[in-house]
Amino acid sequence: MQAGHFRDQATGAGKRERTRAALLDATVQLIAEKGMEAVKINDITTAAGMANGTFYNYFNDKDEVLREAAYSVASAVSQQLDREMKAITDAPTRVVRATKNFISIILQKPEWAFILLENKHTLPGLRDDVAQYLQADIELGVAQNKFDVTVTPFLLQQIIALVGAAITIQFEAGSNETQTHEVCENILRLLGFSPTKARKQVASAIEGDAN
Amino acid sequence: MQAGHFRDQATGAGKRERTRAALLDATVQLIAEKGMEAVKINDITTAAGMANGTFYNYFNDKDEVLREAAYSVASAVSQQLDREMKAITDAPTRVVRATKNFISIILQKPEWAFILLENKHTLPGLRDDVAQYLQADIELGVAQNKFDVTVTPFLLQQIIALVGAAITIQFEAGSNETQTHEVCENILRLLGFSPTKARKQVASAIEGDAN
Amino acid sequence: MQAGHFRDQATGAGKRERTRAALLDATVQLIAEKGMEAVKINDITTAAGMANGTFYNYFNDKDEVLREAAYSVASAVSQQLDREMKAITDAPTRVVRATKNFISIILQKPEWAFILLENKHTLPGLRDDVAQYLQADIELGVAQNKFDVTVTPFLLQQIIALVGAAITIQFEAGSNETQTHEVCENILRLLGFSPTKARKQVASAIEGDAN
Amino acid sequence: MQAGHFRDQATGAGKRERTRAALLDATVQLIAEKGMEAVKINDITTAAGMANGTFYNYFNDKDEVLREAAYSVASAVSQQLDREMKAITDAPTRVVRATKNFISIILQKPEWAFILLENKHTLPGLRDDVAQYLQADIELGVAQNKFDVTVTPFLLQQIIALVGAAITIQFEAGSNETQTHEVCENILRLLGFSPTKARKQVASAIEGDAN
DNA sequence: GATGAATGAGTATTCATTCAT
DNA sequence: AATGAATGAATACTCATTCAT
Repeated sequence: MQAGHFRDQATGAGKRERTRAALLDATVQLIAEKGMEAVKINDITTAAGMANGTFYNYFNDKDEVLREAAYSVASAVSQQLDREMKAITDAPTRVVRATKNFISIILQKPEWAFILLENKHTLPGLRDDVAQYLQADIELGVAQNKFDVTVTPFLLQQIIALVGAAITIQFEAGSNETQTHEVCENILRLLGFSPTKARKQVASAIEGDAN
Repeated sequence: MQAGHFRDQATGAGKRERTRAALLDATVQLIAEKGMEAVKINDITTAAGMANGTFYNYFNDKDEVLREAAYSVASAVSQQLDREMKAITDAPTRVVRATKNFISIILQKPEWAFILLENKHTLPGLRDDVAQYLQADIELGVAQNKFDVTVTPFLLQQIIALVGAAITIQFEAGSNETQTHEVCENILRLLGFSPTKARKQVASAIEGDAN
Repeated sequence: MQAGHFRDQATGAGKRERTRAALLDATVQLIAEKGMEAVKINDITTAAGMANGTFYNYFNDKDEVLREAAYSVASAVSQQLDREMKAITDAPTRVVRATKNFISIILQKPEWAFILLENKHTLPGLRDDVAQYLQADIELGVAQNKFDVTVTPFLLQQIIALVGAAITIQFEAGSNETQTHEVCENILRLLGFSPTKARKQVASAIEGDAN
Repeated sequence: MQAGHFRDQATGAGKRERTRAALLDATVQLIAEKGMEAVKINDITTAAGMANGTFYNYFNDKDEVLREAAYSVASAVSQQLDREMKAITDAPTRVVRATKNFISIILQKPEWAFILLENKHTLPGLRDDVAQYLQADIELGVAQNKFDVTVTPFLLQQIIALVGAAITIQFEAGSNETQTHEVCENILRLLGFSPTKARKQVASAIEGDAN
């Protein structure tokens, strides 16, 4: 029986919740190690230290764990991001900080990165959550006269694609602060900033960040 | 026995070539319908109108067809794109036209779209081909003093991500000329164009296009 | 569900052991009927009265059962032989008795005979076990000044070949006590006995045997 | 198209014979390389330089080639042995020389060794041929008052087993003249010779041999 | 006779899921 | 609730054999 994010969350909860959390942790871990389609029920239960039959007392089928694992990760990321963004009001700063924090959160938990990347297409919930979040910030920036764009779902997806590509590359080639700054600049360019202004904005936005 | 791109190419060739082409066509079709990992050898041979064993007279194993199917599609797209880009010398125009043509070629053959999207990560050849192509055009633009960027692999992947996202969306929601124009503008913004100049450049580049 | 040597051994053991034993019994039986290479997993499970997939809860692959079946038989024979040879100290008597008992054990379980004969070349363990056993007895005889030979691996294999041929013939044409006596005499001749002494020695050695 | 024993034999014969011989040669070669059960029709025709369908113009099925290949080898060995034994009249000398020559012929064509050893059990013809040959020599020796045995099929098989074991060992561990002498001595011991006489007899029999 | 494309029955192996204990 | 043995449908791959050209 190993430690794990969800299991830690469930400490103190009933036994049922703890067992369930252990299965989810095992699932997340295995997805990170071998990819979604290579995860077997037996691997999950073995990793969680129980008999294979036990699995079906907690999930109806394999799809269900996979979906819940992905959802849990997404919502954990989302909560952490919320916490770190509360006090910021300037839209460009919000966009830059959110991007930087998002990338950093994900790269610190490689097993989360994998799930999120694998599910970009599959998991509509995640994509939409992120999009809503982003949409609010961009609309704010438009209202503040900082961004020269029309806010469309298409635009949001374009920006998400930039972030996704950056994560993929850093996930494969290792974390890289310069690249993180570049995505931020690129996003600002997409939003209408000139190269020079984008660079300055990124610099100042990051200056004020503890991370 | 159905028609199909590769089978058409092989008309007149020997029987061996024709059968092989039929298997490839069936494979491409099935990938488009159900995704790579859901393709079964039996499906392929059934779709191609032959016995299951015949498959193995032409391919060593499942991986081999999948790889060849992806490769064939990529190279068909690449050839068509080359043909259409020959005479253009202005870098921004090249970038816009290539983007537009690429999207249009792929959306005309939805079964190709799927393969290309599924293999973005898997098929290193394709991604690198596209990247090289793009790199040449961007370096040209830098030399022509049109783009304000440093050319890095990271930048290329960012641009490819924009195009990939656009294709994905149009593949799901239907072809959309406005969105195609927007990707082009976004790419130019990334390359240092102001919103206004980007819009004008796209308009003029596309004006001269027959498609 | 049939009786069988290993299943009998496993009576009273856990269910897991009993199922495993049933699979081994079925395997041994099938090898005897059709030879090693003709044994199919489906035959084994059907003969053992279970579903095909059950096999893989107990063995990793076909090779593993075949190897274990052969090994189990060899070790069963070996144990039985040990039990029957304990008290004998005179080397020529040991050689004669061991030969006779070995042949008799094997011919009483025809399914064992087949496995042992088929694996003479494949199963190095068995051949070496028998050889070591034999070597000890022959060296004893040399020390007792009863045998006129130099003990070499080659000599041991020659003697084993005599026993193997005798078993093969009796396996095909039926058990035959005269032939068993003849092999024993032949072995003694190989070890330097004259025809007359060999005959007497065999007669006296066998006289004292209960079997 | 390669050279090969049977193909050489068939030089000058009709085309049909030559093609057939080429297939047999290929078969023998492949058996030697990978064992009987691993030989595939496609391998045979490829090795013989023809299309797979051609095979069935010459043989009814796979078993037929395998059988004929084994038979051809056996009869080639037999012919060569006959040639070398003609002039010898003393029975013990015949036995020793035949054994030595047999072993030497087989070890010189490793591909033949393999076939002969693999078919010891399967190919009744071969075993019986050798047995008849041997029987004649031993009966001669009994008539010459040189051997102290009763001639039975069982005895013949015992002797053949000794030779077979010697070939197997030398095939695996390399040709070894001492071991060849030892088999000969062992055979003479079986036939009633004392250790000393056996040794002398072998020495004198081999002295007169060109090989 | 020669060819080689096509065939399809046969087999090992995997794994989600069920269910009696 | 937990267990873990049993299940069997699903699937890739092999290869002797056939037969139209």
